[in-house]
Amino acid sequence: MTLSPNTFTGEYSYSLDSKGRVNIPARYRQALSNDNKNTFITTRGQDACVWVYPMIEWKKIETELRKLSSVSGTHRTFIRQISRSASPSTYDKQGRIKINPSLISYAGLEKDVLIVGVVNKIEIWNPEIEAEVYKKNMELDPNEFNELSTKIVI
Amino acid sequence: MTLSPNTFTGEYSYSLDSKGRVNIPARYRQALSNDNKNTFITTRGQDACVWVYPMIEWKKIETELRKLSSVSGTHRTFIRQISRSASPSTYDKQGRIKINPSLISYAGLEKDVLIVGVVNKIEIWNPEIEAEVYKKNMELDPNEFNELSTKIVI
DNA sequence: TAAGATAGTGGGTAATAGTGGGGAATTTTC
DNA sequence: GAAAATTCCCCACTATTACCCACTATCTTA
Repeated sequence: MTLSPNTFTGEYSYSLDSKGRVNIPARYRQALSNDNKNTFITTRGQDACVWVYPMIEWKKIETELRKLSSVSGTHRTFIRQISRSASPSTYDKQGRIKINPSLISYAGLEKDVLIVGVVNKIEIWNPEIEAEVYKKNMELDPNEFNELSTKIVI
Repeated sequence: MTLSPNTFTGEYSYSLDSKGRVNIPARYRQALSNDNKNTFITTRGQDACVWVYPMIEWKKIETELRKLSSVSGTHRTFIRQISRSASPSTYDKQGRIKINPSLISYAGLEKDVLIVGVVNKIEIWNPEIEAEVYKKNMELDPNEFNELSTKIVI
């Protein structure tokens, strides 16, 4: 059962093969709306991971990019960083997309990868790095977390 | 007899089978409104238990998460932690949903489980753990309940 | 209280999903 | 223009999942 279109939740342990391919979980592919034409955009995450956007979600970001003059310098840098390394990838009959060598090294990916659905996009992690990042973040902002929880989780 | 739709009360002792399935009590299934399409979302509880939301209740959370910006590191971590453990499950002809292995280990579930209706969602507990948590909470916060009485009348 | 209906539990099987690798087509390089 | 390298598409194997059927216990009703 799929929830809203182009929305991804849950996590999976998959593998990156010798040709630089990873499977996109079947559930995520089923959640894709048709206008995505089976295509994702891979790019650098803000954390040490690969971000994978459905094509039409990415297009929204491009639209944001065009409005750049009105937003802050931080936002410009943010969007530029993820935009410059973005490249499209259509999945094959087995449901796999190709990850660029440069993204693989940026995210430190090895054979075992962790795939995490973060609502509007998908993240691909080296599981060890993710665990470290998680630990560090929890130490930094425990209060902000609690605050967000009380507002959002029902 | 059902009260309000998507509202769950009462507790049940059920079992988790070797395939990771638990039955959702018939009364709870009957309380589900049709737009849930027989689907629940399982996720990590704030306590050591599994939270089970009717699909439409979860969508409210999802909508809130979409409003958070990926520019903020804390927000990213928050979204990731909520989203990663959430996965939809439509119940089968026998009324059972599937619980992920990671959730089973998080909540320490074994064969006998305690199912508790907590108004807008359902909790699945290892009965022993629930008893401990209950005991500890009563010892720690005897006044907490008094405070609540100023907020809610029963 | 007996009989039918409903609810919960267990397990088998067909279908689907994930992984690895071969070979044709295309692009790049010398 | 030919050889090398890369990319893309397809096939095959294996593991997992989801669906279905059957049995037992409990509840309901006559």
